[in-house]
Amino acid sequence: MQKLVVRIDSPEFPRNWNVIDNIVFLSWNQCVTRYFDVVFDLPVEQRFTYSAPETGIATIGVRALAPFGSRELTGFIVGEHESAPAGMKNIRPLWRVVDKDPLFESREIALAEWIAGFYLCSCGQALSTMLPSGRRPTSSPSMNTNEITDSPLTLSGEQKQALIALTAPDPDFLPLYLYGVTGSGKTEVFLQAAEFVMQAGKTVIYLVPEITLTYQTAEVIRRRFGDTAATLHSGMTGSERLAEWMRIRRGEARIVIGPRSAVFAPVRNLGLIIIDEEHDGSYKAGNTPRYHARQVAMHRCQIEKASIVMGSATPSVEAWKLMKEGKFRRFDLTRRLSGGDTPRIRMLSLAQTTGCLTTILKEEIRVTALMGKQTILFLNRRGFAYCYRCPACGYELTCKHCSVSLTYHKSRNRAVCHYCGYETEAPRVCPQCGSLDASYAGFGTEMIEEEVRRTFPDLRISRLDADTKKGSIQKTLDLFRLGAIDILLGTQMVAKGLNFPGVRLVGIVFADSGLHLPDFRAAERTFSLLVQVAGRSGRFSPDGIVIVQTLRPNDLAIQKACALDAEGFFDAELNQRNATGFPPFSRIIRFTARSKDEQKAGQALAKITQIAADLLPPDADVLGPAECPIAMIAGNYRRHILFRGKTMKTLHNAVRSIISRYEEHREPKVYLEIDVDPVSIM
DNA sequence: AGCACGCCGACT
DNA sequence: GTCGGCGTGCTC
Repeated sequence: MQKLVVRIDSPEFPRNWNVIDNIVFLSWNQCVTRYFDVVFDLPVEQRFTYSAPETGIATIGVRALAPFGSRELTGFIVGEHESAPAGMKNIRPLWRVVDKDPLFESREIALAEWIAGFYLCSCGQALSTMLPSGRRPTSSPSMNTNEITDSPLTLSGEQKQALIALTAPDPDFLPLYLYGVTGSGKTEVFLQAAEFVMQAGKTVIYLVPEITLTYQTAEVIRRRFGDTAATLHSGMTGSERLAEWMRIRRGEARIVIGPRSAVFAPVRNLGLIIIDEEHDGSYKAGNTPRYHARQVAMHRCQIEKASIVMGSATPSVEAWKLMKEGKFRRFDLTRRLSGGDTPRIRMLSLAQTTGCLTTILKEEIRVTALMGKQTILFLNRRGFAYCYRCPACGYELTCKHCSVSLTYHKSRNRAVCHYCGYETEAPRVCPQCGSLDASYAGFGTEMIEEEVRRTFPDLRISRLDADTKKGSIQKTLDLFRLGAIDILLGTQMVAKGLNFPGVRLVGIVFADSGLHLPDFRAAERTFSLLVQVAGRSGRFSPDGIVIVQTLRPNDLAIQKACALDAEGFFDAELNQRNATGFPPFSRIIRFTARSKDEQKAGQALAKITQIAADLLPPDADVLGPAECPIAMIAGNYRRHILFRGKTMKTLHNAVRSIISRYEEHREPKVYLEIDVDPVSIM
C-alpha cells in the first residue's frame, strides 16, 4: 500500500508532502496525527516534538525535514507518541521525511544516546557522526569486480594457538589482545578469526588506523572475501561511502573494513570487532563527539554480545594495564614469520655533537650509499615547542606537579607548564651540572634537511612530510622504491609503510623530540614510534641497522625501545603514571576555551574553575587552567583546564553539572570544547 | 549552531 | 533622522 500525504488545511501547504517514489494521494484530515521526537545535529540536547500523519512513512530511525525557528533542518526521528505531550505549545508538522527506510534501528539510537552521555554531546550530533557524509548514494560502489579470492595461509604454531583462543567460546566475553612483533602474522590470525565468525553467520568489523593502511589492508580483505567485504576509507567520496553504507545496511556486506568511524557500520548480527594497531592515536576523533573507537567498540560488543580482539606490537599503556589485570586476555606472537632477525639498534648520544648528525650516522649513511643501498632518516614532528635542556648533561626542566617538560616563553623569559600553569623563571645555568651552555632549543625539519644536503651534496635526497602534496607523495615513494633516491627524509607517515627492500639504514635523527611535548603520554608515544620503526626496518633487510640519536641516552623510553624491552618500559611507565595520578590510574575530561580575546578565554575558564570548586567530588582534582601547548590557532587564543577523577562515573556527573551551571552565565565570544578521555592535550 | 529581535553609534 | 553593530535567547 503506497500513499502520498498532503496536508491541505495547513498554512504551510503545499510544501509538507511526504514524497517517496510511487505514492497515492491521501488527504490530511483523513489521517490520524502522530507525534514524533526529533533531534538535530546541533549542540542542543533537547528533543523537539513534531506532528505528522500516521502513514507509516514517518517513523523512528528516519530523517525528516522540519521547520526549526525560521529555518528548516534535517533531524533524526528518535521517538514517537500517540498523543500530544502535555504542556507542549505550537507543535508544528514535519515537512517531509527524507529516507524511505529507517537509517537507524533502536539499538543504534541507544548507541547514539550512550555516546551523547559519555562524550558529552547531543544525541543529534552523535547520530550525525554515525552516518557517512554524502548526499545521495551512487548506483554502484567503486570496485566489486574482484572475483578472485585468496585462500587462507597456513598458520604457524603460535598463530594457531592464538586463533584457537580467539574462536573458542569465552563465557566472560573478555577482550582479546594479540601482542606481537611486526611481521609476526597478526593480520592472518585476524582474517581467519573473521572467517570463522562469518561462517557462523555473523558479521565482522575490522578497524584500521586512519592513514593509507586502510587501503592496503582493504585490498587484502577484498581479495579474501570478495563482495562480502565493504570498505569505508577516507579516500572515497561521500557518495561512495554512503553507497557502501547502504550495502552494509542491506546485509550485502558481512565484513566491513575502515578507520574509526567504521565502528558504527550498520551491520546486523555483529560477531566480532577487530582493532588493528590498537595503540594508534587516530582511533580518537578530533571533533565533536570526540569518541574513541576502542571505547565505542567495547561498548558495542558488550551490548551486542560480540567478541572483540585488538592487536599491536606496541600496545597503549591502557591496554597493557588491562592485560596485566587480566581484564584483557593476552596472546603473544613472538616470532617473525619471514625469519628475519630483529634489527640491530644502536643508540648514539647527541650530547657532544654540533648540528644534528653524529659522526657514526654520517659514516653509516656513506657506507650504505657505497653499498648501493638506501637510508631513511626520521625527523619525527617539527620542533615547535621550545624547551629548556642542558647539552652538557642532558638535564631537562620539568614541572614538579605534572612531570612534563616546561615550555620556554622567550618573551617573558619564563618556563611554563602547560598542564597546571606552574611557571618559574628560566634558569641561566643548568641546575644539575652548573653548565653555562644550557639553552632553549627545538629541532626544525628544515634545519636537518639543510645539514643533510650540506653533508652529502652528491647524494639524491628527498623529503616527505605532512605538507607534501598527495600526488607527489606517491611519486616520491615510487622513485625511492626504484632506487632513484638515496636518502629519504620523512616524518611519522613514512613509519607506517617501510617495506622498501633497498633500505639498509634507518636513522632516527632526534628520538627525544616527542619527549619534549608537554604531554603525559610523551614517553609512551616515543617508545611506540621507535619500536614501530625498528620493527619495520629489519623486515626486508636482515643486515639492516637502526641508529637512534638522542640527547637523552638515559631516558627510559628510549633505552627500553632500543632494547626492544616492552615489559620493562610498561612497568616503569605504569609506575610513573600511578605516582603522578594520570591515566590509566585516573580519568580526565578536558575543557578548551577558544577566543579571539585572550582575556575572555581566561575569564570563561576562571568561571568554570570557580563553579567546579563546589561541584567536584573529593576524589577529583583540577589541573590548570593553563595556556594550551598550542596557545593560538587561527587567531584564537586557547586555554584549557583538566578535570581528573578516580572513576568516570563521578567525574561525568560533576562535569555535567559544571557545564549546565556555566551555561547559565556563559562568557560571550568564547567557544568551549569538551574532550572526554583526551588523547592529545595540545 | 544559526537566526531574529533589540537596543546604541556614524552616516546618505 | 536611518543603517548596522553584535549581545541574548530560542528553536517543538
